[in-house]
Amino acid sequence: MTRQSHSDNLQLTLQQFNLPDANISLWPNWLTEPFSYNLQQQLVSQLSWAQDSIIMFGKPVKIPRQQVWMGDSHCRYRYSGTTFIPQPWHPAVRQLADNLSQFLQQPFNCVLLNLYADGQHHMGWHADNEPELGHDPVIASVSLGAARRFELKHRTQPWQLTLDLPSGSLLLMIGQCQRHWLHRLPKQSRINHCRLNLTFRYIEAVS
DNA sequence: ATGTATAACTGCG
DNA sequence: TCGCAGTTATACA
Repeated sequence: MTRQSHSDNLQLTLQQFNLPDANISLWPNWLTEPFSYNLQQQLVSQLSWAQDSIIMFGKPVKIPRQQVWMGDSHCRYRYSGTTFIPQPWHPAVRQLADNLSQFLQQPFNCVLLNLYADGQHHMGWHADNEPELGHDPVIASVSLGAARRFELKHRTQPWQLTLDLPSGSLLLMIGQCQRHWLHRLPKQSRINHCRLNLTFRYIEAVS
């Protein structure tokens, strides 16, 4: 088993944040540290990481992180004018997706993997609101490696929430989170090792 | 058609 | 070190 359970004599704790228009859950120790470390090493070395460019205010800009888009073959993913075709499942990632689906009773058939080499790598304010994800998508985010700060802010109200995402943690965003809130992974200059994040999603196959 | 938002950067305080 | 303003042309509602 990859997940911690009572038999491991370690608590599987859950923190819940019932925000207006959003529901956030955090399991800080969803994976054991040895498992997280091994998985990170494996994925960093075995996947074809790319630092893609997006069109931002009319100009191509390299994103400040490396990415892999992975999942079932119908899961095309579009943002900023580019369509990404999924890479086939890596066995360890598929296993993780299956475990998550069972744990959360929720299907996942694709995942965006982001690799942040150090604290200079980051992601700006955004929502996971691509049309292919549906109206109120369930986003499950697994973190491996360096603990990073994660911030949420409401789109129209002065409400904000800051979380710490340690290695092996699972973050779940459900409800109207993507419609009414933005989130980001800010720069943290003092962090000098890498974090790998996997955000699992579900994209319906259309006829 | 027309309006709106933009997963990024830099330069300034 | 951090937050804010400006950027700019494309996409899509």
